[in-house]
Amino acid sequence: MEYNFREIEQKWQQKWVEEKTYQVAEDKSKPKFYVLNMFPYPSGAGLHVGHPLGYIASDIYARFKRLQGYNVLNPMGYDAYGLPAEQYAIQTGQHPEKTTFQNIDRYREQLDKIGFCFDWDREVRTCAPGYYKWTQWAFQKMFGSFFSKSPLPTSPKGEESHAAGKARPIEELVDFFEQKGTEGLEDFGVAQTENLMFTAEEWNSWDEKKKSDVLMNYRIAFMGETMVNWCAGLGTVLANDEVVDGVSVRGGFPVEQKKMRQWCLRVSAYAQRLLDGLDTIEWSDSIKETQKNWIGRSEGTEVQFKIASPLPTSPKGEESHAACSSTENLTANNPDGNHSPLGETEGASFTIFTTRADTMFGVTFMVLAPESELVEKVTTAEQKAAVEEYIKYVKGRTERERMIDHKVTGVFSGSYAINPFTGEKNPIWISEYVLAGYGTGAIMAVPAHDSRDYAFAKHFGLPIIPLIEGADVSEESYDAKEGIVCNSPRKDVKPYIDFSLNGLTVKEAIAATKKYVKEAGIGRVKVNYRLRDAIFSRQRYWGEPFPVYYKNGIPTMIPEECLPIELPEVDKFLPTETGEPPLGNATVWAWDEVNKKIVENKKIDNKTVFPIELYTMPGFAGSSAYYLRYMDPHNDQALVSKDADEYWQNVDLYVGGSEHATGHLIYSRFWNKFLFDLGVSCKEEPFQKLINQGMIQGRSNFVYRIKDTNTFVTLEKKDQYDVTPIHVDVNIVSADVLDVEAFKAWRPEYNTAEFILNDEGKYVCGWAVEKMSKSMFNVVNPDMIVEKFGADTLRLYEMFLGPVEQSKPWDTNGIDGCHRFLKKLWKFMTSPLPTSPKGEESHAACSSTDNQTANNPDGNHSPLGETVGASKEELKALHTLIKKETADIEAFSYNTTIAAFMVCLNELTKLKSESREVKETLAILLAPFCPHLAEEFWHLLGHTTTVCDAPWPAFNEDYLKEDSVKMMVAFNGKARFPLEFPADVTKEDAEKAALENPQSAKWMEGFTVAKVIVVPGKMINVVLKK
RNA sequence: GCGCUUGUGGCGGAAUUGGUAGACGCGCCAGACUUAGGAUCUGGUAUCUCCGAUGUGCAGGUUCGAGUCCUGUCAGGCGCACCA
Repeated sequence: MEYNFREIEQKWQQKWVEEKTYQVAEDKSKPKFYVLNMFPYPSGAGLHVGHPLGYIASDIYARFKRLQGYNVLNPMGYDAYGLPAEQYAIQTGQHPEKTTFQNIDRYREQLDKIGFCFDWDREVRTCAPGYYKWTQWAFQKMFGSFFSKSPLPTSPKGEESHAAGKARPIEELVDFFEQKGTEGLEDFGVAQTENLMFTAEEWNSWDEKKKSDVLMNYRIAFMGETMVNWCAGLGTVLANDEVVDGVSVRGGFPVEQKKMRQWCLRVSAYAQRLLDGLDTIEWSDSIKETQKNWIGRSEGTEVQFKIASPLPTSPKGEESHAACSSTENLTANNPDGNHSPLGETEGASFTIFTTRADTMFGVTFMVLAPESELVEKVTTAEQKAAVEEYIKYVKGRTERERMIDHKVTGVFSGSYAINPFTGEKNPIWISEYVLAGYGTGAIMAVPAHDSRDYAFAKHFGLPIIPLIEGADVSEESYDAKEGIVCNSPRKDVKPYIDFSLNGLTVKEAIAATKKYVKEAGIGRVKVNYRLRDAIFSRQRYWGEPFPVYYKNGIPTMIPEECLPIELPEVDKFLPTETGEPPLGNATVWAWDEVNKKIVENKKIDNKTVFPIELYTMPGFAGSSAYYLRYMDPHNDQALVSKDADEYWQNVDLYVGGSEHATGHLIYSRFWNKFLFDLGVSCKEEPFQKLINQGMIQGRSNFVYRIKDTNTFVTLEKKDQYDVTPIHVDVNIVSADVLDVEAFKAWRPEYNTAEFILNDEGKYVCGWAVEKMSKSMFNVVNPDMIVEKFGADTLRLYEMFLGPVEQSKPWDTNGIDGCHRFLKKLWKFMTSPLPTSPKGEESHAACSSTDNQTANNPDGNHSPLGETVGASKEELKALHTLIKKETADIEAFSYNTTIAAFMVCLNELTKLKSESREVKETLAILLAPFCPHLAEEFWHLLGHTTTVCDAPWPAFNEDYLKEDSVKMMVAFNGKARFPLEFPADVTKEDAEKAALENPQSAKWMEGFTVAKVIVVPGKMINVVLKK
């Protein structure tokens, strides 16, 4: 009987569908386990061998957990909205839904061939109205919420407040404004875009529009005017993680900074909780570090500096310098001082953020970001032209240019700021090296201890004052945060204030300065985060529409009971002629407030019928809470029912690529924390354990064309010519040798090309390991492997390749080894062959063999030889595997599990094992890796139920116990020869035996024994001395 | 520049708390069976000056003993990158 994988796999895949083997329901009698894969974007290229790697790894774990008695949820779905389908639609006119569904069908077909235990009844598609209803719903909830560290006086009493703050209904904030305006609001740590100030009277006097605008400053989902990444090539804005090296990740179009009105999510409000949560989850250090980096918490100090020069509106520029001296009466301790030179009393100072408060005495200049609103205020008349020219230069530089060359540029504003610690007037410069979006958009420059300030000071000839004992700043700045502070204040200068940091360590000096700044009322301790609010709107068609209409300019939520608001039909997917997003092409896209339905645009009267939002949501919207939806995918009353959420809790094991570290994995954590605050999700972190599967790289092949000719040279000779490498399809190269005719057929433009072959008459290709992608022509399709070797071999091989988390090149060389193993296993499990002519009858034999014993090797063997009890050796081999596999699957060390399986099989084959116990156990142990074959074995052993529900074999230590142990005898740590001992040998006996052994004499000659170290069961090390 | 991570045969990779380095597989070599072999089976396979010595990127250290721990250093991969 041959191992006919095609027949077996087809049979079981069909059976699993028929018997709904993988359907799962809440079952309170069993512990739950939730396994999740990052759902795929169904691209037109289909799956390649890299995709299933993570799916197989999680499938094995899911099956293993099920065998251990868990109720396992292992769902799958599609991240179906996205740019490629839309770009394709623009080019071909095909509706993106059509191509998306085609791609989904293709994916499904490919996935089905690999034998995953997905519960397809729970499939979700982000583009399905029943799904995105809840995306829209969550957005509306965010719109209706604000975030504060502690409850407002207007919040309901007795609520449990999260240490780092939580989302609360916006109505609480409105009540607060009605009573107090913004007075005292800062005490509650309300997350906001800008620090607005208004009174209750002002608030109450404002109209709806104004109130709406003000509330946008606080809402978690809000409309904001922000600098966005505008991608003209795609006609849309992009999130930071969708832009790499100044170009779009999708399509590679240039991206520029532009100020636009966009929907945003106040992710920054959750910065601290996103950071804190990392300590509670089992993710790799590298992903946690990446997220910490992205969140970018930095604890520092905000310090106010007063501006010491007249405003540019002062009549004569010439006088501005003279004015400097007249401001010396403004001291740090005199906030009520006469501000007259500055015209207005407000705005006469500005705030900077620093983490190096200890360096206050080394400030020699100040720098503002070019985009800072302060620039206008501090620019003097005489510097106006220079500043304007500089701003123009900065605006002309793209994000990319700024990223690539960090050249030192800047311009003097003409104004000075008074250092509150030294009283010195520090010139205020404007430079692109200071970012508007971080801190306050203004810094104090300490060139001695900051390399960027140092470069700037050197370039513009500004003074550099070292503040740390022994720091040599003649060549470069001393950035380290360690050492003893000096020059603070300088000994030769009369102190300006009664404050000194000299002699303190940097750490102490920072603390002392913070204390002083607070007490003197010139600043405060501040924590800044790099994490920015997420831009949440896109000017595209193929995304979730916003459930928002514009009531006389006020963004208004469509009532919750009317959701979902379905994506309208359009006749083209491009922006309209007036530059509106594609939804501007829709003719039925207006909200009838009275009848609560979507109506034709022409009915818009701005009385009861209003225009609907034309933006759509970004890709991460639909992927942020999908894991909750899988728990209860058909519920149309709630995102997830309380029951389902409480049963499934959160994902126990999440498997996916590390490329989502700063995108999806931040957004979904944020989204889930918000839903947690709402009480929708009972767990604050969505993904308890995260495994990042490595990338399977492809082996790209190249041919070498001599430049400006139509001649190709083989690899060996390529260095003799000036050649251009050209990628070659992986399918027309075998063992590095190109099929020249196939190449010509593949690339007709080279039909007449000449190929210079090597001495053996072959064309040898060059190769490199690269990411698997269509454009490299190195994509290996899993279907081909399944066709040739079967899904079980593919599964086994992908796991045998190496640790799951490690990237590795795809190489088909080893696949034979895995296939061979399964064939050997087949032979072992199905031998001895049936004595009865018909295979069908063999099953009956199972029950009729009870009378046969282990001591009856001559017994009548039924197909799977279940007549014989297992011998001691067999049980030892088997239980070694049970132990190893159980521990290794838990540790995701699948490659070593497979190795152990191979060892066990070799052992059992040698022992000619025919025991039913052994074979049944092997079938179960095989089930996570090769489910088809395991089912077949299970079935051949006479079982009628699925192997998925078999009990995981219990490991019995007794079978591993040996009567004797082998111990290595070593001299000075060098192993020399092994000795056998009874298992219970004492240290003394072992030592004695080792020293007395004749072999030892050779090694001990000329030495005396200094001591002997006996490691029980392992080794006897004799330490020798001359 | 900062952070994370990885360096072991011809190749992919194994090595609980430090305790026989190279499991398992590929490849290669030899043999068996064959009309045949890209089938199957058996044996071998780190290196060298081969009764011995040397070997886990490199240089030190701790230890009776180091792939494993410590210090420094080099190289590759990934992430962040003017974040004050």
